[in-house]
Amino acid sequence: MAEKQQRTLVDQVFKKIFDLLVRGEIPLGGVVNEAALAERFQVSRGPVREAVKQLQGRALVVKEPYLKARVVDLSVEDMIEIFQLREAVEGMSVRLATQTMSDSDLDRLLADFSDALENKDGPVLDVHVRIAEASGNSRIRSLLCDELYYLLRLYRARSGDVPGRRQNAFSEHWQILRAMKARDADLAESLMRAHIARATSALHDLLESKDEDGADQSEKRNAG
Amino acid sequence: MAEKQQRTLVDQVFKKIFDLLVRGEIPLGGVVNEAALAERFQVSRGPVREAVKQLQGRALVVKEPYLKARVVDLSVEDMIEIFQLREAVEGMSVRLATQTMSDSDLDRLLADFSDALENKDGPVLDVHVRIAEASGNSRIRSLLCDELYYLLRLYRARSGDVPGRRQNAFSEHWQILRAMKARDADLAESLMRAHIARATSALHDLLESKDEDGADQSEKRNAG
DNA sequence: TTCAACAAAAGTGTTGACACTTTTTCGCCG
DNA sequence: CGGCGAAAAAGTGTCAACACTTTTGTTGAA
Repeated sequence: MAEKQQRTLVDQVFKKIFDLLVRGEIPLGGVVNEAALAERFQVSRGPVREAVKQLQGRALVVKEPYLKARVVDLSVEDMIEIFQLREAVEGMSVRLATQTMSDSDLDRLLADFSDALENKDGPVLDVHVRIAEASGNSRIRSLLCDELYYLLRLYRARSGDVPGRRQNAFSEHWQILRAMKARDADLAESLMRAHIARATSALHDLLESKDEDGADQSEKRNAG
Repeated sequence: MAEKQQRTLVDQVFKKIFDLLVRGEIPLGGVVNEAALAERFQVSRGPVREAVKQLQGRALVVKEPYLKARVVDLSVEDMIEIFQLREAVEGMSVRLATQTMSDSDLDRLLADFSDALENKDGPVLDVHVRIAEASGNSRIRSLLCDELYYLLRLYRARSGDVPGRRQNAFSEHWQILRAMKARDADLAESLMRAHIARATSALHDLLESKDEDGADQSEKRNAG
């Protein structure tokens, strides 16, 4: 993804639809109507179809033949699955980065992190992205930054951050970076895994507290 | 994937093209020609286009706008990246399976494995698939069994198995299953990771031995 | 002979029309 | 009044034609 040249309609439409999802104009679980989107973007249905197919490939849209496509409705259970996967992959990501990053790159990362501490509106996930990019493994980077990151954004757009995580994140990130600086790959990996596992626990708690109130206010609108 | 109902042409075409790749009729790096495939399968180009787009989504086909689509040409470096990812994810997979599998399911897995030892033409990867399915995490299962598995098959179809691995695989699998039976998730995970890391090392060796012979016999044919 | 510009061919991107499936609507019968 | 079934509507799947881009091949001049 990233900075693809987008010379083709499909790519433009893909991005436009994705923005619609992130901005919540098509809500989670909402219907994705090809004809309506084609009309809206002033293109034919072909490119829209292919763009939706791509979104489907990224698991952002769910569909069966001849049935309306729907935006994925991420449950807390889904998020737990995603966080379990992230725990494993981000652990490997930081392990590889610790082993292969140059000293200068590492110093720059530490410096940038310190800078980010000043202007507090933190790009929390940026540390994870930087590490994934530094891992040198393009598939791990793509999985974390392209696939899972989008799902996280979609979930956060609706459900907000996992409660009470923002505060701890900084110190946990700092510990991870220190382990990297010490070239202790084992420690870096286990700190990262613990860091993500804590968020997973918070999700589990959320799940239990939600089991109690039986209220089920599901709200689905149309895309037209 | 698995047993999707395939009521639509796109799904049928997808499967047919994929078979072409696995059977090597379109070689790695070979050109994927929409019109030729449409002619071959007696359908129009639309479904072929979408099927190719899906293959692109699975990273089996690489393409840029207006340029011919090509089957991905997996280098040893690519395989190393994939195995690093697998190490992390299969580790988590076996950890989760160890924690959540019922005793009876675990016993059945052990029994099936013993049976497979008899008829020697081993489905080596089947143990991994069974564990992934038992992990209870659908995203991990899908990543391992749908995405990465296809890439492995494609690589093996051309390059054969990683040398000298077949023999050790059985005993390593057996150790993993024993750890699962003992409900030792930590041990199961580290055994699995070591199991896959060994294959990664073999790939690294392959890489070094290949650096010496500068012969570059690349062979690309057309799909028509 | 070599290189550049141009023309032809091949291949991908896009479109609008038509076919098929699913859903909704509406009238009929019980 | 309520449920059943047919007809209409809405939406997705497929197709063939056309537009655009890239590649290939040819010609002509330096």
